[in-house]
Amino acid sequence: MDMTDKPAGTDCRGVSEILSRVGDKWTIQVVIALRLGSLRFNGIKREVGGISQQMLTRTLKTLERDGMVERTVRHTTPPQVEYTLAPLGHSLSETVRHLADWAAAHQGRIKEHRSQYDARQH
Amino acid sequence: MDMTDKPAGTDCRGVSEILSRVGDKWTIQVVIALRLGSLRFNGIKREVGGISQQMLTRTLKTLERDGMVERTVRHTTPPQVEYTLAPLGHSLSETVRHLADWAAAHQGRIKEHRSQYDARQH
DNA sequence: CGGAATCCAGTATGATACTG
DNA sequence: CAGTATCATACTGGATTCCG
Repeated sequence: MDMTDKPAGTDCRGVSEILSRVGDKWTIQVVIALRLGSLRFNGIKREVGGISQQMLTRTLKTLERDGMVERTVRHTTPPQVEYTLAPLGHSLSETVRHLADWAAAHQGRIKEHRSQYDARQH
Repeated sequence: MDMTDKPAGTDCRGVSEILSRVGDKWTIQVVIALRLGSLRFNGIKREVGGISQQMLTRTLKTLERDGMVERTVRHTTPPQVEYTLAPLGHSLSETVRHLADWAAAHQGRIKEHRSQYDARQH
């Protein structure tokens, strides 16, 4: 065993894969939409706003596959499909919130830097 | 004033822009490479491994523009350009580390979920 | 050495139409 | 309602070449 400073099974590729998930355009917004309770497909679509049907389908499928979201089908007519944030998804949303707080707190300074940089016409 | 729960200047687009930066393929790896000290262009390239010249150039330029990294040119022959993590960049790296820790801690469970999901041939 | 410029492939995303 | 299928397009990232 030479992995003295990392828990067994830790894989950098897996970690950066999750980071890229966080950075994708819709995943986090969908997770946030589900934080306060279950929603159905078009409910999420309304809540997120701007997302296409296809991207919502894909995003939800990925989230379900990863165990972040649970999908429940009611065989009524018309059918109803309910999406609920699983514990893993809640946990992720809490962690991401810290990052979002950081971003909110520092975006002013970042925009300042950009203005200065652009003013110098690099 | 109706913005009772947000600091002035907070903008969701700015926040998700930063999240997408975190999720991009190279930004975080470059920041991590610089955490322990300054490095020159090809030093970062060696440290990160797998990054192309162009992507490193682009990534560094963006990081510099945002005030995460400082760039110092020494007009020697051949020229030397040193990159240093600015306080803002250090701050970001600390925040991202929490997310990386979460990812490392939960990727086992996520992989499990995926296997189960795929086994059911959805 | 530290880039800039160009070209190109793969993927992410969007719009639209159709289905059970 | 909750998707699937198809096409079009934009953006990301990689390879290569050239420059001060």
